[in-house]
Amino acid sequence: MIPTIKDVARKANVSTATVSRILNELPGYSEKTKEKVLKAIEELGYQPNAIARGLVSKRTKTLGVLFPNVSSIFASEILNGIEDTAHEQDHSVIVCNTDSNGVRTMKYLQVLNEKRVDGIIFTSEVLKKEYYDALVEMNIPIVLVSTASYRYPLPFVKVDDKHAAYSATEYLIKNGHKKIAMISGTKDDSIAGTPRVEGYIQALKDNNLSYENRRIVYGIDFGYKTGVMCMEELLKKAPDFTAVFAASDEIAIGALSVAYKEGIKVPDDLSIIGYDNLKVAEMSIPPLTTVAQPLYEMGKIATNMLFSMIKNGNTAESRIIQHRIVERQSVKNIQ
Amino acid sequence: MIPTIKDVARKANVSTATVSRILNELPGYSEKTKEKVLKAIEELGYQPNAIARGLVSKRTKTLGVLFPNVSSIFASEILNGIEDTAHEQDHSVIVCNTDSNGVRTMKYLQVLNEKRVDGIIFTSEVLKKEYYDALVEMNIPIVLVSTASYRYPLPFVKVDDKHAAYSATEYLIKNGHKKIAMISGTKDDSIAGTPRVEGYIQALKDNNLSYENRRIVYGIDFGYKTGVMCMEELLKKAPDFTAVFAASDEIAIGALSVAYKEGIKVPDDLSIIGYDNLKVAEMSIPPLTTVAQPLYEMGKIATNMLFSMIKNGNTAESRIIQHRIVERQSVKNIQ
DNA sequence: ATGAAAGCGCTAACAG
DNA sequence: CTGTTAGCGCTTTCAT
Repeated sequence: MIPTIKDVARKANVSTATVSRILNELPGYSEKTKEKVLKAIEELGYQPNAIARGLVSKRTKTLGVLFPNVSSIFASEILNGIEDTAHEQDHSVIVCNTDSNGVRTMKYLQVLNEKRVDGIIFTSEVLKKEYYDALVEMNIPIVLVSTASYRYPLPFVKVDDKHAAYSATEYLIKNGHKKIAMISGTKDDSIAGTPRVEGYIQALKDNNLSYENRRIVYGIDFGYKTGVMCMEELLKKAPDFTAVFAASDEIAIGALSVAYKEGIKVPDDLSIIGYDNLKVAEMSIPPLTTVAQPLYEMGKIATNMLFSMIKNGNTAESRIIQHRIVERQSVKNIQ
Repeated sequence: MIPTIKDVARKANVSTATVSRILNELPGYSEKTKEKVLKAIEELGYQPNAIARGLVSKRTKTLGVLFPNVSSIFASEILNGIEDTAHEQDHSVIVCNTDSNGVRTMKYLQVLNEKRVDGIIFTSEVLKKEYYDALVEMNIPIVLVSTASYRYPLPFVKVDDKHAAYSATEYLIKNGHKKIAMISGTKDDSIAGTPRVEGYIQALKDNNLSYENRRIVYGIDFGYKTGVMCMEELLKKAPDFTAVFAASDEIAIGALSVAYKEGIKVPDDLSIIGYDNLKVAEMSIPPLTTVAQPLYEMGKIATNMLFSMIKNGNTAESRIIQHRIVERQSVKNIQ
């Protein structure tokens, strides 16, 4: 059988309390007994039962993380940052793949509550009222990543999407482009959808370029296929553009493929700028110029915020993370 | 405060035992009391404490999964399959990012043991003796994914790497290629390294093509940069090949980039076949022909195996998963 | 059909 | 410095 603290105590001729003290580095024992106990632990191959510990201490040293899609490159970079930071602090992370499904999300929230995780990181999705209510009910720290809520007071970690889109568009303008199209992702996404479109329009206006409705096209998500379809649509609808701002790298790469197939040379005939700076951005042909969100970093920051909330019981300040343009080879200066 | 089973019992005027029975759908209560109890649960917003449950039942309904690198596209597709299946069966998954680091891996194994997970999935890495020993010590079901061990009797789920490499090479040969180079990943990897090289060599031999040492080059991993470096090396060392078999899609894409930069047209001047069939394979320019490993599927299969082991207490049969060639546009028939 | 009570393995007063 | 003991929230005999 698996040895318990009792077995250790018996073997070392001390009480379980003493073993517990030694295990938790609490004061109250001599070097001598410590050695005795450590020896017993060693010999028995004893490992404390974290479940029992969790029951009494009410701290499970585990975090819950929700993603709409764990297998997206986007999510996995954030996860990497979260996991690394959690591990540094001796915590585990339970991943939840919500599939952007309300029922499934609620189910996960319930499970995380039942498993008494110490904190939750909610990523990349609009926070619905029912999620918020469930979250509040749980009464544990929450941090939002790559999403935010202006209705509910939860701390978030994200870039300023409008600003980042503005920067991307402006970058194109500075490179001499005047006819700039945009491929947006989901149309009514209040986090990654509308703000980026607004940033794009704002940049055009501020530079006295006319904004034309036909130059912007919407997809159903932020994936590669959306990029392909939207690019085709754009080419059909309004082919007179010299640059396109894609709302994600995957969209940009989809657009790139279409351009390639149509014999349009990037960046000679057409410039493309992406959004995210995923690892694939540097792997594309040509390497993609894009506005970078430091995803790994964002995961780290959010997790550290969560830990500070867990420790101090306070709430953390939201963090707007700086984006930056990563210049590669998909944009040409045409002036 | 968070309501406990006691609160429910009190409110419903029954014992905690009865509440427990109802919660667990065990026999022994009338419809009437069931309703009373359900009502109390509802009103209190009671959610059972999985930690307390785990302590007595010795089942935590959580699985541990170890990856050398969670943020790789490769890993995240497997994770997706695992998570989906676990969720179907009402289990959670704790992800561990070992970084291919022995110390870190051992640490995770310890944590998973302390947290009393019900089973473990170990992926993509050679199983060292110390891991195996720790695993055995834990006395819980284990399944290996995308790796295997011939020294230790653990069930695995993987494709036949040698066979898959053979198929890829043969595909090139059938398309008229005679001078075929190979970019391998890690040299001494007994799982994803050597077997693929062997498959490549075997295919050449079986087709009476000479195997030339200079046509095979090794990297330090299976990543994009390795692809870039190895392709450059290959071009320098032995430029007289018409096709290359890359040991991973990322390597293939790295090779593709170099070809592009050097003005070598794929597939007109050079054919490239990859390995894995990651999502990026269809996003590349041109879309990459590759040998597919059904990663999501493998994650699912492994998880189901794990569940069957957990339930029946037996061990499962290892599964060799069929690979297949996915024809896209990076290979040209030149005969 | 239902309840009382004994733990699961651990921590945390409290006493000494 | 060390031990005793009362839980943490639940499941599970064993009675009734």
